[in-house]
Amino acid sequence: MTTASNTREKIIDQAFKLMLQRGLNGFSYRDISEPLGVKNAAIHYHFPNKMDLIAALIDENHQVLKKTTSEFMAYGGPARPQLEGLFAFTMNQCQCGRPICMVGALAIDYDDLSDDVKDANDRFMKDSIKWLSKVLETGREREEFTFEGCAERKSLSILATIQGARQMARVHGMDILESMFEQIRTDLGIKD
Amino acid sequence: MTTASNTREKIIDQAFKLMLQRGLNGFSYRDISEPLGVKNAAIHYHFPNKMDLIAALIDENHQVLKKTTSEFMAYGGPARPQLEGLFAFTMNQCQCGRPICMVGALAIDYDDLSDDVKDANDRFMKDSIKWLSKVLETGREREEFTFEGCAERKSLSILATIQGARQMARVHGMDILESMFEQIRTDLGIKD
DNA sequence: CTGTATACTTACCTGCAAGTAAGTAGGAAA
DNA sequence: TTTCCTACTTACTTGCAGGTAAGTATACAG
Repeated sequence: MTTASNTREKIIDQAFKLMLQRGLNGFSYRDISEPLGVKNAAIHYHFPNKMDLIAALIDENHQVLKKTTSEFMAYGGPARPQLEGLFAFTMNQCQCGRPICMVGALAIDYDDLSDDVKDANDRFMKDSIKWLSKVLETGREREEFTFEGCAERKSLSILATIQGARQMARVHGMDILESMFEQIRTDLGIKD
Repeated sequence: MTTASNTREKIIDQAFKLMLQRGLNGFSYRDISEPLGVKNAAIHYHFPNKMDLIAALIDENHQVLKKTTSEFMAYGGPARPQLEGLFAFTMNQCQCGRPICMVGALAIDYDDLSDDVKDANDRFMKDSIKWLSKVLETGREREEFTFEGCAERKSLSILATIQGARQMARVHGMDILESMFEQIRTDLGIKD
């Protein structure tokens, strides 16, 4: 079959959504297979066990963000649009039914994760921190942002804030997300 | 039996720990009953179903934090020790095998929650925000802290940061927690 | 037109999760 | 001393979870 029966991609899409809505232990194979009109065994065919699936989801997540951040990067020099790109990406994810982020979803089930998955997650976080650190550093040099201390630490704290905010938004509504972005801007000395 | 067979409290203790390690869907009745040397049905006796248990856990969490914050309050005027109390409390929780916070644990399983549990969680968050807002406002008036914008928004962002940081700490080790506290201090203009 | 690889389905298995109903041990009250 | 209440245990039930083995439809290669 060279026919593009994109079942694999559909499974990843559906599982990705479920993962970011309910976490690793919050969904089952049935929750994936039923809406897709396939059988559970079809999932096992593509991903022998659940950890294989999760590993694929982390890769997917990594690639999506990489693609998106490379779009921010295309803006060129200014740091501000890149930061705004991160906010927009976050907001967009939440609006697309992905209220929590991958790192947050995995943190809770951390003990269950295979080493492969842990490593993939770790790489993803390191990549994110690296990217944001650079944005912040650039922004400070260009005098777009003002903040005290080390850029890496600051970037970690911003990522932590966004991660926490996404979870809080679930309880308090999405409005607080924009409010948190505004606070991050304020803390970076951005006035507009 | 007036004898203090504190099974109920033991169940809450164990479930509380499990909840903050693995989340709502990450532990079973067996994980509670086995280490306690009782049967699953003993849990059902005290908490007819899982939501009743969870509701009790939120109450427990609320009371623990209330007790702890009232101890901070006893410091009297200065805001700084109260903020430090929050940091110490967080650090202590993590060191006692409770890596993630209740709000974070529930956010992932939010769709599963009963209305009662959602309400309890909501009250808890509102209480926390109220307390921290007051601390921040006091601190700003006393010129212990400097920050721009509304105290409530700032308090929300600090709570979000701590929540996110606890989850990240799971991946990157507990050291980043102290580092995040330091960043929060820096962002509040605290130098020492 | 035969063989082989891909992408599944059918039909199963094991195990555990939550939950229930009925029984029981041991005070406390009458 | 019986009776009742509390705090359980024993012995189930139902249902779904993840996972497997064997069969099948289709395409393409030679």
